[in-house]
Amino acid sequence: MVRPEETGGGSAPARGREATRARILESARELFTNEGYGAVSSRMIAAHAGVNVALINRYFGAKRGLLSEILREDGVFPGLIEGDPDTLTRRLAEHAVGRLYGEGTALQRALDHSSGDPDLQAVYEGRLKSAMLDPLSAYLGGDDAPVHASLVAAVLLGLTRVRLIEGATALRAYDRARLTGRVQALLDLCLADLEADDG
Amino acid sequence: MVRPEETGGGSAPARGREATRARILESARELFTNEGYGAVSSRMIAAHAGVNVALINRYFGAKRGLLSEILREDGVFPGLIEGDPDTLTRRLAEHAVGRLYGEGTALQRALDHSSGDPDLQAVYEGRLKSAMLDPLSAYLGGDDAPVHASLVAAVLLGLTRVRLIEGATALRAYDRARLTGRVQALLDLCLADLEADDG
DNA sequence: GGTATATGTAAACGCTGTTGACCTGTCAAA
DNA sequence: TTTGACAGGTCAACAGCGTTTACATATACC
Repeated sequence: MVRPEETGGGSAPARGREATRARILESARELFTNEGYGAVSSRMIAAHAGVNVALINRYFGAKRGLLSEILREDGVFPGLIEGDPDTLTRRLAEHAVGRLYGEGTALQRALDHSSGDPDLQAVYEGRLKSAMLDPLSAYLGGDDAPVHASLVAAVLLGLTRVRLIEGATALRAYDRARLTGRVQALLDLCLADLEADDG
Repeated sequence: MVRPEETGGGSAPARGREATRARILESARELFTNEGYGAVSSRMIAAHAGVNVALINRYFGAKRGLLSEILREDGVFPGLIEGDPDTLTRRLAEHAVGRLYGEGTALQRALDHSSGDPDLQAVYEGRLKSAMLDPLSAYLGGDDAPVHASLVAAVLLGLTRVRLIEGATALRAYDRARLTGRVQALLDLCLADLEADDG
């Protein structure tokens, strides 16, 4: 099976499943990165890729499928969980605070900015558990690990949410190092075993 | 100026600016409560109110205006901030945990469930600061009050977010009283002055 | 060569929020 | 009483969305 996409060196866009799929995916990634998710329509992606609109649904099921595929390839969450357990909360705190300052990949920033979209929420919903809660829970271990992981996720997601909603001006006006310290303290408390008061 | 809306006792829906406005608003509130925001279209609201679609935009500017008006009337956040300062975090924690268990008004629950919608986010964006961050900040007092308020907001919003995204099954499987205690501890830490390590 | 099968295209579907042109009933002034 | 103004309401359309269906075409195999 010789695919034609490697035979033609002409100016016409390559045909063939893989080439077309890749072209759509690349266009979507670029547009999502520059414009956000909700601001980019299926037709815009198709036009940018030089491809018919229907092919998006043919190859990715729906616009949402494009997003899902991109996040699958790039990974929703960077590999913060692996590493020295003693500095886990430090790493998470630094990452979360960094996000407040607009750090992270361009795609991450773009998606943070349009994270209100129901599609995005649905895709995250499918990935957060498998990409964050479960690994974190397994990493922590113990009976209360799922609770600890959920609380950590709550703090991290909440910081993103505050940034989304009010720009986190108050937090960014604070000293960054101290803010990081405070967040880390919160995360440590999320992970603490509080059996003392219950016995 | 005798308005006709109080003269007719017949079966025809009352006309007149105020009556129509109220009917649209009431229909929107009911539908939003039962179906969520995104699932309800302008035409559905108009049909339910027995009114032409165009009147929604005439009286409320846009669909978003309806939501904004409803939230303005009902108040986005209940009066949790007022009261004994010593039990503030307790009240907030109980409220937040209660939300995890599906408590709160029907409208609150419905809007929580469709909080991904960009319209909803925009309206919240306009209200969160004035209805939560600013009062809380003023209530707390002190130089770091804005930071404390933002952190509190982050924890509260994060819990909502976790519930949205994974149903908060892990948190609800935990003992409710202990969960409330943990959340309160987090909130207390948000409000704590951590000047010790800095001098 | 003939034919099945992938690949791409064009046009529509049903829906959305929103708007502009048009009626219509009521009220005030002439 | 006639006229005009105007608020209130209706209708049909607009432009856009994501998605789908029917069709054309190019490729690969027998």
